[in-house]
Amino acid sequence: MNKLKVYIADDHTFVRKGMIRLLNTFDRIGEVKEAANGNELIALVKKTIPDLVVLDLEMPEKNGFDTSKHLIDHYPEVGILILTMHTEEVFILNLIELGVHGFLNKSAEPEEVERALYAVADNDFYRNEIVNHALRSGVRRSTEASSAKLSPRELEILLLICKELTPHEVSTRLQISEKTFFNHRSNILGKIGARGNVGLVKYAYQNHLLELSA
Amino acid sequence: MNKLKVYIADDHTFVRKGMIRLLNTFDRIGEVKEAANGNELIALVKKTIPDLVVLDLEMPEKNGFDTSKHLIDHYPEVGILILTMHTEEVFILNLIELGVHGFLNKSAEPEEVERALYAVADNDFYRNEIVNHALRSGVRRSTEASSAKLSPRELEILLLICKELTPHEVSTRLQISEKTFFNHRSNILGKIGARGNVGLVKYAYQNHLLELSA
DNA sequence: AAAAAAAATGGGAGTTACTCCCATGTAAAA
DNA sequence: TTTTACATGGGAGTAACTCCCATTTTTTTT
Repeated sequence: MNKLKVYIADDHTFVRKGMIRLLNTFDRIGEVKEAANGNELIALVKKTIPDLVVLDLEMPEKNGFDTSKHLIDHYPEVGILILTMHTEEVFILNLIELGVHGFLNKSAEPEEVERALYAVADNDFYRNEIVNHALRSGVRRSTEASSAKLSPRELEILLLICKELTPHEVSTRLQISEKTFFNHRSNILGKIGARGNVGLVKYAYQNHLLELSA
Repeated sequence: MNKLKVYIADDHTFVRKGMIRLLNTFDRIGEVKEAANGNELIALVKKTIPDLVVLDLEMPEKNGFDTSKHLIDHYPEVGILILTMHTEEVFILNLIELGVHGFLNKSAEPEEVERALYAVADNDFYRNEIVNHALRSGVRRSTEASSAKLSPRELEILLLICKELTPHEVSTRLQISEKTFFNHRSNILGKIGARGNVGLVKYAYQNHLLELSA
């Protein structure tokens, strides 16, 4: 019987150490390694491929999303469990599409952590309330009038707005008329259900299009 | 030699458990109790007054700020250490003024945690980089031309803007003319160095006047 | 291949959201 | 007591929008 090799990446020492201590109490968990960010974790994986990785989303250097993408591209056999703080719906949907194997809230009980680890190792996917909630809201999105899936152009414009560019600056940079800019902006506002730039920036933050550190 | 009684409040199980595990390795730390939010912690304190408490800022029910206020009012002899995620300058300055005894980042090393606990127990205050940084930014605020210390009215208006209220709605609610609203808004923009609502919302997020979950 | 839907573009006309500069009373510092 | 910050407001002009409409291209569905 070979035990599971698990790597964890989280920049917060307490979370990391707490998780390691917990993992060591589980029967089927063997070697545990730790990393403070995505790059460190990828370096560990490069040396020896683990059975599972546990990833925080917000990390310096390389965040959980980019790390997941890299792992799925290069090491598809590794099970990925995402550690979340809040339930960032849209981000979670993106991660599910990307192919991660499960989600755990940082306030999860030890039993759930164990269940999640074994589910990913044995069945390839751990479905819990976080996933259900995200999927439910995803259904809502695609049936309701105000769908939140932005087109590439809209995303581009959203990001430029978030950089504090004026309408004139954006339209000049993109070589389109201000009219077109405003049309795009209105469409974005409609899709995300906001009234103006305030709601737009909040959407960007909540969907991790913008980071707190930037 | 009586050991230190420490209570910890944090809604994230991993952080809490990790901290408890760490505290148990320290020589001078005796009994450790835990709570998932401020109210639970206050209930514990009511029963037996501890030497130190370690508080997370973001918690359900009662957050770290309100909990600190309550403890300082009712149990001034208790040492308060705040556990922070990012370095929320404005919030930290408020907490220092309130009278908390120290700050620890969640990614702090075990050695620093031990140092901080003993410093608060022995000298009543633990001064580290987090505090220095907050104080420095506070000095900058009061000497530089573009001061970022908002007046109460300005803060009120900033928050209403962040709730996606229109200028008309804000001025109606506050019973002031739209002119006055715009004057306040301009002053805010000047102080925080922003061009419009985009920068304003970003400022609110970065200074934790707004939370990602909201 | 044909039809439909979504994406990207732009205009006319009107309203709202601002900016810049100025001014006043009041309260708190120096 | 003279500053300095705070909260309030006006006049006049500009930039930032909204609403409704229309065209072309690309992508998806049938």
